Amino acid sequence: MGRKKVEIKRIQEKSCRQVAFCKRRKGLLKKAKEVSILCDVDVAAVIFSNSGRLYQFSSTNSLTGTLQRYKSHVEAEKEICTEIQVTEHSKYSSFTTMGELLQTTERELEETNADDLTVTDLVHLEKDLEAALIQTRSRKTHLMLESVKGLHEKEKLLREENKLLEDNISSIKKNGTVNEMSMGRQQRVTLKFL
Amino acid sequence: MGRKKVEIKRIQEKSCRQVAFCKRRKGLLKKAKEVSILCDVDVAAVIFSNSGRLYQFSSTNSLTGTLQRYKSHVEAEKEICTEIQVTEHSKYSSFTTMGELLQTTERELEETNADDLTVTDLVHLEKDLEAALIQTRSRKTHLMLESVKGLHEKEKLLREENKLLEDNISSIKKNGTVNEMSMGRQQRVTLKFL
DNA sequence: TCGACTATGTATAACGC
DNA sequence: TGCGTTATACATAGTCG
Repeated sequence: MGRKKVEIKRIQEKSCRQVAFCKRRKGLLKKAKEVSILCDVDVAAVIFSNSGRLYQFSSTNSLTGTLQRYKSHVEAEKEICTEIQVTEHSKYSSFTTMGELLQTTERELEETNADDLTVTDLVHLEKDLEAALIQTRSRKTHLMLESVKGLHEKEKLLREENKLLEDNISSIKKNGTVNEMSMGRQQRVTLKFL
Repeated sequence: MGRKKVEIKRIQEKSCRQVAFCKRRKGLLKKAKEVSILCDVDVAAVIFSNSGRLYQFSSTNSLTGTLQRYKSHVEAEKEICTEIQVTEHSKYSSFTTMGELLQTTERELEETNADDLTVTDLVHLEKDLEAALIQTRSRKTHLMLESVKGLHEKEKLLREENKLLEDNISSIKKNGTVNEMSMGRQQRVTLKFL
């Protein structure tokens, strides 16, 4: 549907792929919405960009009736959301602990027969998981912010050192001699963060 | 896309609706597949006909486990429930932007007492908010990681430049002259990232 | 990188069996 | 009811700014 017929295979050029993704994603979600309205059916679509962003459409227009179906439907969807979140985060190699945490949780949930869990049990479990999640997330953000802060500091010092070295060279060019005082200062800066 | 422009609203004529569903369903799943291949992203789409049948597409790229699980869950559900449900449209199902969603949410939570929002409304609202939260969080992590990556790159270049400046000074000290070639190199590095 | 444009390929509404 | 055909609306690939 464009100037040229396109073969359906991965677009090699990254920028083209990105543009196509933007357009087609929009188109897909629009179509999903149209079908759901025109034909009065239940449609859900989720798309993950490989930069980790989530796009979705969902028409939940035919729930109700039996409470059971309603519940299981919502739970299924919730499950997806949770797992998606986990998968996204565990993509990044430096946060393997989070993946491990979730693996353990998943195992535990699988070992338990769903029927044996009462609502009360599940409420407790949910609370525990939420607490663990919040803690993990908080720690992650903290570490990342620390990292960024440290890197900014490093950058500042390196620029400072650079400036001094350049001044040094300038003065050498002008005077024809090495300015020892300036060198001394520059070396103190270097030692400070290495 | 046919002989006539169609307004996007429920098709009244049942047979027309059925035909449209058949065609558009096929089209939607095809498009979903195309996006996933062309743009190399993860896509999942599920459609329930209102006669209880399930149609779906899923590209199991890095979400294999999740989608597999989703599939089986939904299929199990399908077996149990073949009943058709009464239509009940969610106020919250089609927000185009998160801002819109949040504004509406705030307004409604402020001006209503709990009695005006049904459980169904709240479940939908919860779902939409969760999706927005996940997206925001994912974006945050992505941006932070990008930032860290950029800073590491900067650091590397600054160190490189520094090294060259130091070499330059060393050679000046040794030879008593400015090494022009070395200066040239150093300046190229500087330009590269400023 | 981003949006707007436009030529062109696709999807599909209506129709006919 | 479902499939094939056709005319038309729509989506979008390539392009320009």
